[in-house]
Amino acid sequence: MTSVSVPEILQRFPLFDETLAKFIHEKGECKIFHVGDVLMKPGQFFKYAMLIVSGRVKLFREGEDGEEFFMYYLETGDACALSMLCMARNQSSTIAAVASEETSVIMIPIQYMDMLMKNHPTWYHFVIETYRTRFEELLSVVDQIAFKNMDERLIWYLRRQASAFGNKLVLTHQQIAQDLNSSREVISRLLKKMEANGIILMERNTINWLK
Amino acid sequence: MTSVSVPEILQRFPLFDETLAKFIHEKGECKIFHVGDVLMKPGQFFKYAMLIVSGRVKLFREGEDGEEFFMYYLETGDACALSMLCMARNQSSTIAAVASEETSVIMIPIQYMDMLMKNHPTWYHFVIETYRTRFEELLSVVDQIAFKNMDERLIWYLRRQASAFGNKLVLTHQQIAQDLNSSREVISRLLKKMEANGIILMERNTINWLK
DNA sequence: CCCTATTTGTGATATAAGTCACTGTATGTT
DNA sequence: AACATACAGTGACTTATATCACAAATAGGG
Repeated sequence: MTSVSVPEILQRFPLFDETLAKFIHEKGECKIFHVGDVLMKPGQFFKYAMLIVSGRVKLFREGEDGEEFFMYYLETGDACALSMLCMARNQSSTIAAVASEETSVIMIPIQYMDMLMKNHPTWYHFVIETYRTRFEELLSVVDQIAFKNMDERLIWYLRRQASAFGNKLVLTHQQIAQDLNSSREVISRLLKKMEANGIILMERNTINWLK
Repeated sequence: MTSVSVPEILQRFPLFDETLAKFIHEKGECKIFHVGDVLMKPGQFFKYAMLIVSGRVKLFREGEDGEEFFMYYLETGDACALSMLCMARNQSSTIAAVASEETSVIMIPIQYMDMLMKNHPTWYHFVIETYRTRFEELLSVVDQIAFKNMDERLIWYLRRQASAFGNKLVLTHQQIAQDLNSSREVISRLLKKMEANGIILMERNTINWLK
């Protein structure tokens, strides 16, 4: 079981103070996930709070018959809000998390949560900030699906992908359709329009975001 | 400026301890909102954390050109998660809250938040629980609009209304359409099907939820 | 280089939902 | 009773999206 060094913890999580970093260094287990590895899946109980040291994790909701719906990415310095709301709770449908890059994660056993909150103000601020960020992100997701058509949602989606992975997006139309819970043909047609409008440039397996 | 008594605070918010209740009794301002009064609106800054002592508040998202989208109700014992994530933050589009009954609210000035979190474990547990609940509620909302058709969403909506207000729902089709960001005709037609299926019984201005 | 699997393009059609235009039906007011 | 107003019902039509059935293009392995 490797462990992340105190300086690296402080670098990745600037809100933490030294004693907190030391504690996490001591008690946190570091785990590496490879592309496609599952960090969480619906119906699972939490045993750890998860902090992302490096890499990227894709969070998505699963529908009753296997549909998917992309929500957001967690990246360096983020934490999984749900893993912190842990408290067991076994909801039939919850969230799935899959590594979309090689990702290293600090796993802090649940049993320390209350103590951390009580004794480490910087931890508590970090947790609050985590909730706030995720909450706002979720609200944006609601806005998109409640008020926007697929063309606008697609643009929003690609913009977010580009800000995570850069302007050269390695994605098939099929994958995009899956993330938006739409169908490939619809996405293909909308992409063609976007290309005609000079927003993107398509190649096989990749979309170049021009903007 | 009236104030809520310590026993009543303890009764409405069972997670609180006595000293916390006393503090809130001292520093919290009690305010009454009448039906239709606006508690929060998009673009507004927060000066208080809001605790619902009695009544009911409707939270909804507003679209760019005035569309609405119902999210959830806050009722006795709930708190407004957003008012607690306050931290200023002026997002262009945020959430709106309107009293749907006569509602009494304890308003706790922001300046006490950090102290409460640090010194009152029962407050901190309450806040975490508030986040968790709202987060899950939001996830359910996402599920509905991401994966379900209007007929299923309508049923879900009516079920939630019924569990808040009882089985006799005083609602026009127009209001429902607004909450679901749909149109009256669509809702009317779906309701007729539901009535044919024996799920509801319609009268003018009211829908009787049979179940 | 050929073969195959994957990805993408495209027309035809189906379905859900939104819009328009109008009618009918209660309800309350003067 | 006559009227105005809000609410509800309904057919015709439009639009967005989904689905189906292919064809074409591309990449990679043997």
